[in-house]
Amino acid sequence: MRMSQMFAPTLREVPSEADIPSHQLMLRAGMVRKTVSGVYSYLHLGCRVVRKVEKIVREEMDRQGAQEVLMPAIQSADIWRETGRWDDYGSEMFRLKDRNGREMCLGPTHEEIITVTVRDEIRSYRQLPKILYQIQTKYRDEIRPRFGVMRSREFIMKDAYSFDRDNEGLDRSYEKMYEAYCRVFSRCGVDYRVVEADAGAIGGSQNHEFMVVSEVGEDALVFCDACGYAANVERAESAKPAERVADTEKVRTGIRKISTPGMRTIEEVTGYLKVEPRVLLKTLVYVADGTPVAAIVRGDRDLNEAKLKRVLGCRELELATPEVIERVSGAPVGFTGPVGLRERIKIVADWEATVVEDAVVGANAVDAHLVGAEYGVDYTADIVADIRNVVAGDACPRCGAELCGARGVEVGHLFKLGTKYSSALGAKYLDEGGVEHPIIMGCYGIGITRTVASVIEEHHDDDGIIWPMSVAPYQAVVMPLNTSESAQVEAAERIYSELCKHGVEAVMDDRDERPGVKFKDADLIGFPIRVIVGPKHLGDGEVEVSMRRDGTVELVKIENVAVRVKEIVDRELAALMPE
RNA sequence: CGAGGUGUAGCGCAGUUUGGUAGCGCGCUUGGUUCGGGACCAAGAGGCCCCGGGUUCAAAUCCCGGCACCUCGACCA
Repeated sequence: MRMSQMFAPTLREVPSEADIPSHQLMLRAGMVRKTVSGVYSYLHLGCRVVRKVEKIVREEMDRQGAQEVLMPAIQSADIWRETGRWDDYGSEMFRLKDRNGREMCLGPTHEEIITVTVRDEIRSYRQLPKILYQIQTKYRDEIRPRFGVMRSREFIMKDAYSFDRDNEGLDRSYEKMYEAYCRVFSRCGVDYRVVEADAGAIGGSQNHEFMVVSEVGEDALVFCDACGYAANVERAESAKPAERVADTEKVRTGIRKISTPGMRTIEEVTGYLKVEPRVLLKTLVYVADGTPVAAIVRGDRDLNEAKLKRVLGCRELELATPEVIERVSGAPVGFTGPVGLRERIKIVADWEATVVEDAVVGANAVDAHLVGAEYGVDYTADIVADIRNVVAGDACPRCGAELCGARGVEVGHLFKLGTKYSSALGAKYLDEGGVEHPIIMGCYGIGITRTVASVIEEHHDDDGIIWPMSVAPYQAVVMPLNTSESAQVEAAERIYSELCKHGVEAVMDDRDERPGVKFKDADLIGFPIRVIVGPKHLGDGEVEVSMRRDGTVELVKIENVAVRVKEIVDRELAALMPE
């Protein structure tokens, strides 16, 4: 490819809409252009990188015996109604109608359609197991698209689905995908971690997320360096607090009501009473499937709605409106507490909250709190469970060591679905004894375009992108510094054609531009290897082979360049290959 | 959906307060000089000032109503 012909409009200035490095660089390097909010066109370079990542994913899926298919992006509402997700998915689904008024959607995911496809064809245990995958454009009408292709409304995803006759088979399929994912992300050159995650709306039991560690990540993670425990904070368990030792010597001050005029927030109350937030108990009123419940966590903690939802086993969970709070507590927002609620509602307490001595709680009365509240004496809970968010610094739930935190970008997710979809859609098989069973499923996603952004996020500097060899749009660029010097042009042309012959993916920067422009563009686009043909060494029959990553330069005889560059390419690719 | 912000040349922005010929830098075109880190000189092209109404002799500017985009929050395989 010749730079003079390439459709890669680079930008000198940073477009104002981008505020993370990967987004800025993808725009500046001419990889993508936005069409509408959250929807991007991939220009030549962006498309090359996407194809590289897809190729790696295909190789690793195929290596595990998965088979590629391609399902439609447009799906009928009918199958989504069968699993109940036509309603559950809500406004995040792009919905449309055909000319006959039939309801359709642009697929946000493909569990329904793959399950229906398999259900219609698979009858016998002899046809199992199967792992099918596709690389497809997905559509999700995100509330707030952001960070360029990191969170977009149209994006490319690899999704795989496994079909097994039993849980042992599912475990094997899951293992295969787990290994494939490790290999995929290693080959892409990203620093990834595998964490335990929340299953969310997709359902299912065990699941893992593959996260690329990054400060721009939208998920908070915790890790234990001592035992290897790693989890998304949505999911991370808190360590069970030490049992409270009954201190018989201690004289209880007893519970008493105090005036706290206008003090509603944790900061106001703790500031007014000169106490630590940790002795204050926050009582939050939620509405779970239409029924109000109270949830209690320590004042310095955040409630984890996913955990609360799981504990309650409810479908819908949202914070109660001020009217509901007033009705159940008898006081305005800010003074709710577990002692003396007006209405008898279910109380869920975080297990850590129940060991707080002499707690401060809302008095369920205007401008008043209670101090000296004791669990088991003054109030009790219907459920005591882990319902708070874990934070860095907490004790590891497995080994007790201190957890550390990081942020991550979710690039892959593995789910054990079980029979959720096969049961709903009637995907069954007959075993040896002629007995019918639902097929056991798993599903496995990789955000292709998000992975591209993550690679850039991890591999860039002030000048531009520093591609790992495996996903670089081109492996090398040949730069004659002055195109009016025929000797430079001739040498560069010879090198370029030899590189192509040796199978190196090369670009010839044949533009009549000043050297500075070529250097800047090469840095920005991030070709891993630059072959610089300039006046300094051409007289000796040599050119510079320079690495984008560290700027190292080696002088190479013109006739040896292709072989040398090919060596470097192969070496770098091998270094990224697992085993 | 809540709060805030921004829409002016391909990109980045000024001009809006106080209504009166639409500007700057980069990029683009042509010619010339230059050629190891985004050159210089000269001459050019390029605008529905987001859209629709209104006020006014006159609107990028004031008023009303939309739309789009961005940020924060709520939300979320």
